[in-house]
Amino acid sequence: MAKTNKTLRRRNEYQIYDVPIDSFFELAFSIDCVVFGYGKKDLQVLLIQRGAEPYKGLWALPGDLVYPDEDLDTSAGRVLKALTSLPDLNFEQVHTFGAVDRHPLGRVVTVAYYAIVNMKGFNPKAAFWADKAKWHSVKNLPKLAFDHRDIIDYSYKKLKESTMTKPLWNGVIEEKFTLTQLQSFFETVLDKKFDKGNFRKKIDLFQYVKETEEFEKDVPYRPSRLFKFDKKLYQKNEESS
Amino acid sequence: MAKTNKTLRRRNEYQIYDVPIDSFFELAFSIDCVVFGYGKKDLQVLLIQRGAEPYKGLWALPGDLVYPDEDLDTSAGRVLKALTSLPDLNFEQVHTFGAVDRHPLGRVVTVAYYAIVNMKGFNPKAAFWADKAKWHSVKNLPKLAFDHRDIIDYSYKKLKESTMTKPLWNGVIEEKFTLTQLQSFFETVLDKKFDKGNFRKKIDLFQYVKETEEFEKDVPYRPSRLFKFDKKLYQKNEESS
DNA sequence: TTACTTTTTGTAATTTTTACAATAAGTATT
DNA sequence: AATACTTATTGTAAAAATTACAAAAAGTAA
Repeated sequence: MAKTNKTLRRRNEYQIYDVPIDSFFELAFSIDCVVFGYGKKDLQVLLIQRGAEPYKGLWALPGDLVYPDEDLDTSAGRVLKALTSLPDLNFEQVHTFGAVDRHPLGRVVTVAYYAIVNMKGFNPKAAFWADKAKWHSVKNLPKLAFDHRDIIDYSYKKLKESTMTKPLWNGVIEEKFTLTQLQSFFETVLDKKFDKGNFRKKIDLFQYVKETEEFEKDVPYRPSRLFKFDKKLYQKNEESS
Repeated sequence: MAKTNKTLRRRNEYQIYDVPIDSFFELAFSIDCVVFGYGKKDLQVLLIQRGAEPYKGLWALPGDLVYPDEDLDTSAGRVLKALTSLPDLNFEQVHTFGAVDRHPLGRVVTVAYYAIVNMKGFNPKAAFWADKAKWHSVKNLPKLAFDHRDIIDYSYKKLKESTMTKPLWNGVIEEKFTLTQLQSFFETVLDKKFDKGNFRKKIDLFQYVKETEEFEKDVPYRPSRLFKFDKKLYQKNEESS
């Protein structure tokens, strides 16, 4: 990014300052996505190995520059869709990272988003970035490019905070699920065991977890009743709060 | 912002796209500050009346473009200091607003911050923006420029969420305070009354609220013991969590 | 029929929250 | 000095929520 030494006296509503001409435009704007993978093991994070400098060879979060004609959230949705091929992913803005020196090649401010997906839904071979993308356990992350470690830490914290209050599991576990499956989701994300009975009492309070008349099949023990997410009821309760 | 029709084939780690040359730099980057004012009445918000188009005459949040050589948080700190003259204000990032059409003159992405101050510490006459800045009750906001109403709503929600878990009152109420004064802070911010006895029990759990050996003076009733914020203990507990 | 596994419901102890009352300690008034 | 008054401070009992643990139910497998 070229620098100029000419300065311009600028003024806004309440102060005057001197800055290099055009220097406000010497910056780029990106989004970075923390995609958490839910599966049988630890919670995972999807990382991409960088093929170019800076930080060549290190692992990094998938991200992209924001197009000039696209909303911030749209940009995150676009990258997530390209990565996961999942159309209706829920994602949420986490934080914006804007330290001057966070990118060695220039001023790049990045907005972090997170999402959580079921790893089973993935077919890495099908994606063009497959040979470069890999899941890593949140408990054992490699050395990361830029400030991406901070971004993950921040996102993981927010994910945990949201898990108790928002139905993040919707769209991640099966559409019709057993309470044991739901409990596993909570246990994996929060990295913590729950008592079976007490967990059910807590879920009872979530009115948007509705029982169905269906049951598990082909299990070598007593089949569990299946439950589902009541989207309408959830949205109604959200509005009134 | 001038547009060009030339396009450039860009490539990043995992996809290729065509964009107008330089168009990633056709954007500006700002911060906006939601300064909440604590006083005897409702919680207030500091707004500035716009003197120029767009939205001339409407009220807006104080904010500024981010300097190219300044961290995001530094930028917020600079604006807040210019506005409030308070050196060590606590402020927190809330959310980033990046809809394409949020600014009628071009693409401006803004990062929102909030802070809370004691209105008594203010001397509006002393500041150069005094004739344009005014406190407004959060319960009765005027018509606002841009998407600033959304920004305030978002910030107010976050302020409420943080009030129970963080000592936001530190630096806002007196350094040595009575528990009744602390309770008033909570009641004003959360817009909700608390039971005197029960509030004390809750505060008892906040180990960083430490009693002193001092008492109120010149009050026409039983003087209350004064308490203070134990910064060291708070920071120690923060680290271990 | 019995053993086994998991689901589902229940229960009693503990802790936390809530509503409300009693006491304490000062000032102001008679 | 005694009394009224105001707020601070402590206490207490009922209600609600959480926790640890157990029992019963409902299926499969031997």
